[in-house]
Amino acid sequence: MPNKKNEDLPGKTVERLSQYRRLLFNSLQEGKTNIYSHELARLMNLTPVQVRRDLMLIGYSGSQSKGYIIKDLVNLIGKIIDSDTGQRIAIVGMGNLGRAITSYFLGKREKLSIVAAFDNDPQKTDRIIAGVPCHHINKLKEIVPAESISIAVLTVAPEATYEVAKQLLEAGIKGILNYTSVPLTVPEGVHLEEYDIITSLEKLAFHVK
Amino acid sequence: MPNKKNEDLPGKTVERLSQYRRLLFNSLQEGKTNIYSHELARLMNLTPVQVRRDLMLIGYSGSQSKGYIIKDLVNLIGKIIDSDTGQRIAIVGMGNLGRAITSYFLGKREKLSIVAAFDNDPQKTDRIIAGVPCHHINKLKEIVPAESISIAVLTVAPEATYEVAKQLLEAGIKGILNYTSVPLTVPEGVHLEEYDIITSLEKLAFHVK
DNA sequence: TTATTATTGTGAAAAAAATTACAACTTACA
DNA sequence: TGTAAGTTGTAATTTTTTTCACAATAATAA
Ligand SMILES: NC(=O)c1ccc[n+]([C@@H]2O[C@H](COP(=O)([O-])OP(=O)(O)OC[C@H]3O[C@@H](n4cnc5c(N)ncnc54)[C@H](O)[C@@H]3O)[C@@H](O)[C@H]2O)c1
Ligand SMILES: NC(=O)c1ccc[n+]([C@@H]2O[C@H](COP(=O)([O-])OP(=O)(O)OC[C@H]3O[C@@H](n4cnc5c(N)ncnc54)[C@H](O)[C@@H]3O)[C@@H](O)[C@H]2O)c1
Repeated sequence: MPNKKNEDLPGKTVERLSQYRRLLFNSLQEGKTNIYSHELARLMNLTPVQVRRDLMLIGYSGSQSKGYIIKDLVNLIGKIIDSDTGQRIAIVGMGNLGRAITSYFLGKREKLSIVAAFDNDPQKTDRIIAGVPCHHINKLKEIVPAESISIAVLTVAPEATYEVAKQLLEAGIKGILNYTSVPLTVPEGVHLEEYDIITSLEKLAFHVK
Repeated sequence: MPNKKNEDLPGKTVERLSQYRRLLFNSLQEGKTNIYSHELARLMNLTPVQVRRDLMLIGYSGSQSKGYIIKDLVNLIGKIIDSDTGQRIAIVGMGNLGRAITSYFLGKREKLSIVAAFDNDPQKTDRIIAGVPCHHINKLKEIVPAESISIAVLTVAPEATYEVAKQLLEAGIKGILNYTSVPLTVPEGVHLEEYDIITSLEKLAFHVK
């Protein structure tokens, strides 16, 4: 098997693969079938060499005349970053942000699906919101394993973060994407990703200054 | 003047400074006055050396006995990443995401303020939403210079992205934080930051797999 | 046929970022 | 007093990421 080990792909490359695929989808829909490294680079705001290097790392080869075949490349990226069986996601905290994320994400990825939401507000529970069934938070430990949910997006009120994260870990969650701006630590084997718009804005403001 | 040149701070350090400050605020509110590098490191999920290294780069010194004085450190970080005069921000596209961001951000930072929003839906314009006046998009070119807005957060519908970005650039914007997942390119001198939750989720999914 | 141009793939170098190793200091207390 | 424990600051090293430089190949046109 001539495939590269995917585990040792540089972290940055993994991030970019996701973005390549998004842009390649667009190009496909515009009717393009092939793309050159410099075209993809321009869309991504990076250099053609970096594109070629990333594709080299995943073992994909293009041709000097036609560049890369978009469909093949999309498929290969899928093989690498998607799991075969697909992964199931829960939104925890169905407020403004939770709803915005859910309706944005809906149906965008074949192998990733938001299958449940949780909240503690009775107004929001036991009904379908933004296309996803919203359960009471006290059913979390039951539903997460039952629905084979491996990833949680955390968008609860800040003061609930710690308690809810604890429950998620006890329920056997494998990855948490934390938007609450309350710092978390997770045990070995669980993956954590955090994002705060204020960090992005302050970084931007620093450079604009 | 013994101050370090701020321009040559590593990009990653700038990002972390913003996060340090957020966590230090929390600690202050809990009544702490001093903090050790290993405590801050734990909150940030990184190593104590890296914390010390970052603080070294901004020229801050602690003491072996008490660690760092939180108040002083917060002030120094402010001196470095905030602009003296403050910077003014517009939200462009007051939908789910625009509102979520606006209400989250409100009043969180002294030197960064969201002073205007824009939309093209008459239901949303000429009134105050989430504490911010929302104008019709066709007033953008007039209001951006009049209000000295230097940074825009782009949360319009995807199909409007390109046109709206063009108007922002013509209005003299200096930084764009783009959430639309439609790729943008900006001229020299304008700063661009992009974020897509799907990239975060796919990265997480890859590691969880 | 033979230059010319445009492209990919990749080794090697450079740059950026993180980690290691440890000197220097401070406090506590035996 | 002396020593053990705990801390900061930083030089040196290692690791990761990006960029440079160029060989190899294909298409095109003189
Ligand atoms: N990282 C970012 O860039 C960013 C941006 C906006 C908001 N936020 C944060 O995201 C979170 C959500 O923001 P929002 O604007 O949607 O707020 P929101 O108040 O609209 O939503 C919070 C939701 O959490 C629910 N909740 C509260 N306690 C709960 C509990 N114990 N168990 C289950 N659900 C519970 C509430 O019922 C509500 O539906 C907040 O913590 C906010 O600070 C982060
Ligand atoms: N990056 C991410 O993680 C992420 C997450 C969620 C949504 N999104 C994207 O962010 C954007 C907003 O998402 P949303 O859920 O708030 O959608 P939404 O439909 O609720 O909001 C879009 C807003 O843009 C306004 N708009 C449309 N055309 C406009 C124009 N020409 N000028 C001014 N305003 C205009 C609409 O009136 C609406 O208020 C979308 O592009 C969506 O794809 C990105």
